[in-house]
Amino acid sequence: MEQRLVSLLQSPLNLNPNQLKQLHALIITSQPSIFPLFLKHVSAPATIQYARQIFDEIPQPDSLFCNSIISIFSKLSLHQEAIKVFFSAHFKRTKLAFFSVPSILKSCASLAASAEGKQVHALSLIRGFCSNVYIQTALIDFYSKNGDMDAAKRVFDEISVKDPVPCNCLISGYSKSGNVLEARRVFEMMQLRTVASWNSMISCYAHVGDPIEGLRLFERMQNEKEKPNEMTLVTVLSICAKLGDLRTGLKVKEMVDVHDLRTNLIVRTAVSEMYMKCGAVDEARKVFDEMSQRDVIAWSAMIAGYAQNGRSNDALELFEKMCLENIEPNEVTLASVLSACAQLGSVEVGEQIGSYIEGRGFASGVYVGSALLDMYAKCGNIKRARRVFDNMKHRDVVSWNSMIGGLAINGLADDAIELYEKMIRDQFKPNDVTLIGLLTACVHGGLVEAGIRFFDSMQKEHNVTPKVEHCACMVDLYCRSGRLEDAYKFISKMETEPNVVIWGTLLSACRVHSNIELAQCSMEKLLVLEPHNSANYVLLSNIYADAGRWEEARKMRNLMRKKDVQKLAGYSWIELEDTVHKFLVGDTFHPSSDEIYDIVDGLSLQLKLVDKNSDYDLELCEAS
DNA sequence: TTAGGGTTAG
Repeated sequence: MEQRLVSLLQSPLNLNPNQLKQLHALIITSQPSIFPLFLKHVSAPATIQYARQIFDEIPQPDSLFCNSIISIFSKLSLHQEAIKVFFSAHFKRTKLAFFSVPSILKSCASLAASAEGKQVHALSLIRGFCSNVYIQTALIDFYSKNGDMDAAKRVFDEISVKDPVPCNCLISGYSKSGNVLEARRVFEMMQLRTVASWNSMISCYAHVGDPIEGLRLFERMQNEKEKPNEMTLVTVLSICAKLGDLRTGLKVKEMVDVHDLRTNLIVRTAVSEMYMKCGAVDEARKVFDEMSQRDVIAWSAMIAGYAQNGRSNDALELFEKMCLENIEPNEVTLASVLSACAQLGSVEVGEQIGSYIEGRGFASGVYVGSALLDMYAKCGNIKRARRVFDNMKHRDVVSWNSMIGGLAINGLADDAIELYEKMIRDQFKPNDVTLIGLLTACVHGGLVEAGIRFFDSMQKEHNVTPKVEHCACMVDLYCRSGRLEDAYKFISKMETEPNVVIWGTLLSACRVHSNIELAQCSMEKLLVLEPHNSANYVLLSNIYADAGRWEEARKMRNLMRKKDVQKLAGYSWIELEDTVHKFLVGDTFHPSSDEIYDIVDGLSLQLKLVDKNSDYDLELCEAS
């Protein structure tokens, strides 16, 4: 009987839970001495929970059994379970086994279980395991993932012979904590580098905001005859995407083809992404369409690319296709879809997707929440935007910016300012985008003094350097309230070079406020900056005409002709049930022209009657 | 030990 059982247990068994129980009972009742042999079978991934039950019942399990349970839990990413078993074994006075240490440290690293990991380190020291490179490497990894690079470095310094693996581990730790200098120091010190060393170092530069240095390193890697693998190429492709460097991107794509990595899903996604970010949207789509399999990341990347390139309709179409193929969208997908909806400003589509997202409870995350409230605000539903904002569990600077900007573009200047003040009280640091929203609010509300105050506080109080966009807001602010001289003074004192937006703003304000002198001055600049924009010539010509200075108006028209500037017609268009209707000012070609004008007249009458704020419920603004 | 996708403004 014993012999038969032993030989049975020595062969590979694939037992279902019932058979397992029967065998277990048989062994316990007839041959308890061969129980350890049985444990070997029970601690397999498929039967790990059963092993766990047995483990709980044994007063002092042997360390081999403990080790296999821990390593299986760890491999299955059931880190919490692995840690529980480890400490439970410790309290049952089972001695820590050498081979358990890397697994348990991996679990502690994954969960950022700092205290537990340190205890494992202490136990390893007591058992004298810490002079082993395997365990030292696991410790470096653990401390790195916990963000304690000093501890990681201390362990590293203890290693006598520096194999590539612990070095790579340390590089990747420095890389994740953004310490590119230390990472590079370790990298340069290595006698023998592996592909992983290069990859970690290159991706470090990619993430730390120095992609150019990443490319240089990639070049050096080739000079030193180190063969890149798919991870290298993916990283370098993402650098090219970031830089919008199509030339290098295409070279890397060639390497993908040469190394026959075309079928790798991640590589293909990276190639498609590279095209996308370099503006080659249709090439990206081609790569995407030719992929034999696509995961949610591939779909999301493509949808995001469409949204970022202003091709909202394509983004939404692709999203629909994705749903039809039963790929479950995640937060990343939805954030991009919302951005596409926001660009369209279509209330109908927006409400539909918005309800879908809120219904599934996706609205409280930072990315989706911000994108959702931005979309509602852009579609004019400011109440719903505010509700999303108030219900968000966590907010970051983008959430605040989206809400402040949303209130601003909906004409609710006071609410925008109030929210900004709350943002400051809540200790959030505003950035340049926040100030754009805030200044926009002042422009829409005609709040000149407030705008000046906020502009002055940018650098002084928040250490945000005004960009040309902020200056454009200020110029707009002065201009709209008729303070053209102040606008001009402001422009003269600007630290950045004024651009066409700024001079253009001043020029159009000059028509409204009949200021010929400043108009001429703006035009002088605009003739240099954008000599082919017909709008400027027409504007100045009209300013002269308004003042009865016909001769100069005519000269302007002649200058336009001389420079061969074409006047572009400003068409408006609207899409209704797959048909695009195009209109020119005053045109009467549309078959329903009369009705259309009736409705337009009605609308403008209504707009004049409606008080700008009456539709907004102020109670909702009470910050949560 | 190393790899791909996201929100705001202009």
